[in-house]
Amino acid sequence: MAVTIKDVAKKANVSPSTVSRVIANNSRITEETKQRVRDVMEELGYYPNFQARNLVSNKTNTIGVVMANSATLSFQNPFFPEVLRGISSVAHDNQYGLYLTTGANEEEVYNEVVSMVQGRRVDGIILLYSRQNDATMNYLANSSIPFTIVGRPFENPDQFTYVDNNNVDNAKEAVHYLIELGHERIAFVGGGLDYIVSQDRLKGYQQALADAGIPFNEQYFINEEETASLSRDATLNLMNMDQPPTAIVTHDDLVAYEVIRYLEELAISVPYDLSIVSFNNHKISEHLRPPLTSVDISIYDLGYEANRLLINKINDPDTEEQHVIVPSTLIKRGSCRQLP
Amino acid sequence: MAVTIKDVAKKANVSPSTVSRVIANNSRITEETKQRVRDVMEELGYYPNFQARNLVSNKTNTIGVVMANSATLSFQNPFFPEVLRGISSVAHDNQYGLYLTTGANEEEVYNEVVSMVQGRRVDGIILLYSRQNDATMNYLANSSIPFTIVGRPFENPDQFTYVDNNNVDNAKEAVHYLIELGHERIAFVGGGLDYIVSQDRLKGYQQALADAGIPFNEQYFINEEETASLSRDATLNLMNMDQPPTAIVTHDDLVAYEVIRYLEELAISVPYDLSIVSFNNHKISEHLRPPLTSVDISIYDLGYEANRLLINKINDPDTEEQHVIVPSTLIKRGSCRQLP
DNA sequence: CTGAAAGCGCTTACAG
DNA sequence: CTGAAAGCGCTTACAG
Repeated sequence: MAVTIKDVAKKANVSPSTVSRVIANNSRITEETKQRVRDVMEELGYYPNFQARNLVSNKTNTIGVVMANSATLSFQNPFFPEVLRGISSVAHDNQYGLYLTTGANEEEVYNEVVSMVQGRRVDGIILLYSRQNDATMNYLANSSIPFTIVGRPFENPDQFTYVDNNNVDNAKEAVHYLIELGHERIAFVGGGLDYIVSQDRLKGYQQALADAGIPFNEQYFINEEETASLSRDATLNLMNMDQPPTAIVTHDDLVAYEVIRYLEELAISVPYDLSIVSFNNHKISEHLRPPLTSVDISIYDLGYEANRLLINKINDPDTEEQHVIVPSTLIKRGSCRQLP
Repeated sequence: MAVTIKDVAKKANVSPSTVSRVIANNSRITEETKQRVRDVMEELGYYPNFQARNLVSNKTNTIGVVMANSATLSFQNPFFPEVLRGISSVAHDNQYGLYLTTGANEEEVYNEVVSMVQGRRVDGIILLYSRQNDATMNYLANSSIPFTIVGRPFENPDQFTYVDNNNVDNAKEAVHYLIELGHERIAFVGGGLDYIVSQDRLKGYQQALADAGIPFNEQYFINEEETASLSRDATLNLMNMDQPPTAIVTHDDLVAYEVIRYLEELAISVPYDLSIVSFNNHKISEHLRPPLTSVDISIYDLGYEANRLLINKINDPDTEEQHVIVPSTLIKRGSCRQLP
């Protein structure tokens, strides 16, 4: 059996209560006693049993991290490790552990979240996505567990603590940039419209067009679902139009490079024949051909801030809901061209 | 307060013991009683408290996943999410949760692992790397907790349960392929030599050269540490040699594309002036220019098998140590050229 | 400043 | 087939 508090107590000639207080570094214990107990803990190789401690303190020092689902988006994309790195850093500094959902679809994730909340497995939750009519999020909103969202909630934002980019402005800036370069026929390949981030970017796209007096052409708008193979057909259809676009905005660098590849099959070259602006600025994108013009959304910071806000909330449940907007930057590289 | 087993017991007119047995689906309880208790559980929204259950059963149903460290390798690379996806799938099927280390360096990770093992936070551990003289691994080897390694252990492989590719053969095949294409001056840009995977690939590289009667030229061998900026200097030095290589083997697709980028600065074009074979076959590599010839190491399967073996070991601690070699495939694309 | 006691929410021999 | 009791390893009022 493992060394328990009792073993330490016996050997140090104190009561278990005292050992417990030494662990908690309670100020009412003499430095002398503390030292003696600590020596014994060291000698016996004592480590506190988390299960026991958690049970009585009703605290787990664990953060639950909820991904959309392991089968698709979250895992195919460098977004996930990078946001996790930000979360991880704050967790470690505050002595929290990380517990991940493993569900492969929406329903599995929902069940896991309910069970980890009700079963007191975690002290708080970070939801790595924001989606419309999401059962998991509705459950969390009605529970009393602290949670933060990476992404703007669909409604009642004042009632949630969340971290987000300004996706409307980001998309607007990207499209403005293309318009400045002389483009008017600008297509938009966005993610699934149940995600708020996709809705926001679509809105920014439309606003930028409106600002420039360019009518919104529905045929230029492609709502990419999570299937990986759609962008090929989408690309081909787009370029086969009577008035094909001269520029495309894509919602992720990986998608952009796929599109570029399909364009190549049509002998359309980026940036000479067509310009591309993307989102997420993956690390490798600066090294690839063409180097991608992409909006850097500070993924690490999204994770970092989400966990910082969450731990604040755990420590002080009465704190009001906070929103942090993480800055974004349009990184201009070689995938866009000024039209003559 | 949350609903406990006592609340359910009272309402269902049974003892807490009975409720506990219903949860465990103990066969000694009448179907009738079970149904009644279950109805009450549903009605009250009962969920078992994991902390309490874990404490008494000395089981957590949680797997600890240990990364090299969050600051470098593990997180910059698509390897991590993909191996996690494999782990996750098995975890979910077996009702296990996933607990991640958050340490940013070797020492932090070591302390976390000791604390999560001694503190009974996990039932078993997956070590996502294999390194020479690794304190964490030595600790695990001397503890009694079940663990599996992704990667071949440095010594006494029979005493460990692990999953690996045949990295010696993989490298040999990659180099053979280049030799077949007529290359003789073949450079090797490998990862840090404390990692067993790097050692194995170096060995395969050397064997392939030896098989073909090509002497090993130490200047063609670059041992890339984890700093991201090395490959630039490495590339430049390599190409400034009197006899620059005509082909390069790199240990990861991302590194390959960085190298390609630096070659471009020297007006050296792949595959026309220089051929490249890489490892890991990232999803996007088939779409990029040049499409990369790369060894697919079945990352998902590495994670899947590692967790499968681990859970076997947890369920049956006396099972003997097992080794699974996951198949690899050299995917030939456009980054290599036959020499005249 | 320290200890004895109660209790966190479960499980599991032991009785009956 | 079901219950009363003990106990998992801690923490924390309550005494002294």
